[in-house]
Amino acid sequence: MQLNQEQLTAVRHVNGPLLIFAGAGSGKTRVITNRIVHLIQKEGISAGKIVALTFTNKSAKEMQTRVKKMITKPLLRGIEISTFHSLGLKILKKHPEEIGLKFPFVLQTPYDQESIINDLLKSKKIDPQSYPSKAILSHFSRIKNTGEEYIAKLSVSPIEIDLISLQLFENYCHVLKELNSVDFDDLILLPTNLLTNNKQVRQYYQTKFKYIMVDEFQDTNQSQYTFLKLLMGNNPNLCVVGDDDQSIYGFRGSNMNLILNFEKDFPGAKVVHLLNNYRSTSFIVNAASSVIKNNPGRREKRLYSNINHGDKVKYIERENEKEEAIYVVDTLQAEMIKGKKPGGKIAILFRTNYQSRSFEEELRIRSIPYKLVGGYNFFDRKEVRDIISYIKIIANPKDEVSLLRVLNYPKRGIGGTTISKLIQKSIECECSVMEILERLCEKPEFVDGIKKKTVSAIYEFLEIIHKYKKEFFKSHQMSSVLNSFIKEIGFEKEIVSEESDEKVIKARMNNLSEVVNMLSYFENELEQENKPNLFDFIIRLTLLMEDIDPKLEQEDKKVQLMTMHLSKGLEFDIVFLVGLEEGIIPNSRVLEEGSGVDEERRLFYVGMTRAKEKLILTGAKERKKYGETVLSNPSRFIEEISCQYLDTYKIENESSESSNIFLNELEKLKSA
DNA sequence: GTTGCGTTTATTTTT
DNA sequence: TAAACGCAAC
Repeated sequence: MQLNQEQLTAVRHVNGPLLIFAGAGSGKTRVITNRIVHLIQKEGISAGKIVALTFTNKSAKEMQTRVKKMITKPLLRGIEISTFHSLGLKILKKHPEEIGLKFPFVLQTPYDQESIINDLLKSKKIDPQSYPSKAILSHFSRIKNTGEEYIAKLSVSPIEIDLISLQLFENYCHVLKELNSVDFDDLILLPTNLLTNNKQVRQYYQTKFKYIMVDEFQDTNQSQYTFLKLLMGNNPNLCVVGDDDQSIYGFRGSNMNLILNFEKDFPGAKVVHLLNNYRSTSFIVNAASSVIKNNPGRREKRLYSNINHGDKVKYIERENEKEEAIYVVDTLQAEMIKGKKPGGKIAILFRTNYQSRSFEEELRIRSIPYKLVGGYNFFDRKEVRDIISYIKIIANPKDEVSLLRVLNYPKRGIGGTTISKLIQKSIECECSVMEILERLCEKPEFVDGIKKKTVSAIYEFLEIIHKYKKEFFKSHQMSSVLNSFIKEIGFEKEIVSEESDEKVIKARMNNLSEVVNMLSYFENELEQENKPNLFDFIIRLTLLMEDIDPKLEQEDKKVQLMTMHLSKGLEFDIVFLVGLEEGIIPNSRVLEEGSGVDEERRLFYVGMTRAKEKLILTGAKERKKYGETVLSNPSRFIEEISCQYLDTYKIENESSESSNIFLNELEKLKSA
């Protein structure tokens, strides 16, 4: 496929700021990758001067593979195609001392963050009921993502929880530093501070990167923007690609105004509009446009499609969520059998994760393979977090959170009373719990009131940690060391005692092997370049934990289930948008905020524009909530769809027609 | 220290 | 509805 006129203009633009408004399905990634190739091949710019930033590891990887297909490897030497966070990490790794870190520092997961907060709450005797750690954490995140502005706002209208957060914030930062660790937001914030305060480092990066590109620019938050500007310095070759209509991460601090005000911020910026949608039928594009045009303050764009109009968008209403699921699965099953659609080209998209359940059940009843993307991922499983905790302790004995997690898992008789004594002692002595354990083994009377039996349990625990620490550093095959560690520490016995179902035991043990596989994959990948080590593996794991399943590409037979948020950037032949009711989308909790509806409308728009051929919208008249049946009304967004592109099937006016067509079809196929 | 039972509470989206 | 939590008995 050739590039169109606008795409070519964007690709060929070399110097000076460039703003690309890229509507849904308009070939945005193609433009970026082609522009990279153009800069290198036609303009002779060295790849080492180019940096392309994305928000997810997945899209970074996608961009890398696409560029690699177009250009030979030597020409790509030194190019930086990564996420904001990975680039931040790279910078931190290069200059740890400048910001008060020692080299192998630790990246805290959200789980770790939460337990740090909980510990703080406990030590300050603050009731965790009225100040949930999650809420506090999201405030911390906002502080780090927006900088002083937030604190200034606070002093004007302080809410109670904000004050508590602010008090705890300093403590929290202190704990992170104690543990020689950083959190996710620090990966942007600390490099930004470094570049601001250190002229030498700043000049280094400003000379290194001359051509900067940012994908999904509408998702950028203030701190990322500051970071970008520091990387650029006076060099104006910044190219940003985005679509204000697809800005759906406001709750995470992303600021749509950054793209809307780009021209003001960079006077003389070249602006390109990509409006030709190559993905969806014209009915789908027009239906989506008729919804999004209701948003105030957006940049007016007329997206169009030259693809045949195809079927109208359907809206189907059912009695309850069970009936809704039956309809959806009936229909998609018919498409799979009759239309020979592979499951991977069909998606069910919902607003909130818990909505997946009714669909999963219905799919499972009929043994249709499906893939639930995101939600509860691999790293949320207990055994996986346990083994990772062990790896972390071995790498970093100061990692309190991980240590306490597994000190008595598998159970070895070190209970709550002992643990609180140990923590108490570590606070008294101002040293880590691990040190207390060490000293306790040398001198059992070091901590009073601990039984002999407990001490010997701790001794055995330490022995095994020491032994494997040595092995990991000595060995050239860490994965096999990890394997014997899993055997020796007694995971299997513990899991067997917890589960009665043979299959579940196997599955959980398999998850552990999966971590071993990851380590072995990691070792093989790195072997030629650097000697692999545990620290880098942990950082890799932590980054991976925050990403959706990287194996997604291989799941081409499975029906895809995910939230509308996660669907951004993807496309499917057939899309079901489900649970379209007031209160779900727009979400009732969001409605209380001022501009909440607009973001919900954009989310709905993102969902609609994922569909290439068929778009089916469904809703239920009542559904169970907390085990109680609640009535609901159709989402206001349904009405906003221009009726020339929409067919509505409400329960009253269709009783036999549409559902029976599919059912009959199914019966025929089954008997045949 | 562990187990088991009854009570409570949660569902917005995630790099 | 189902998981998570807290308390009391073993």
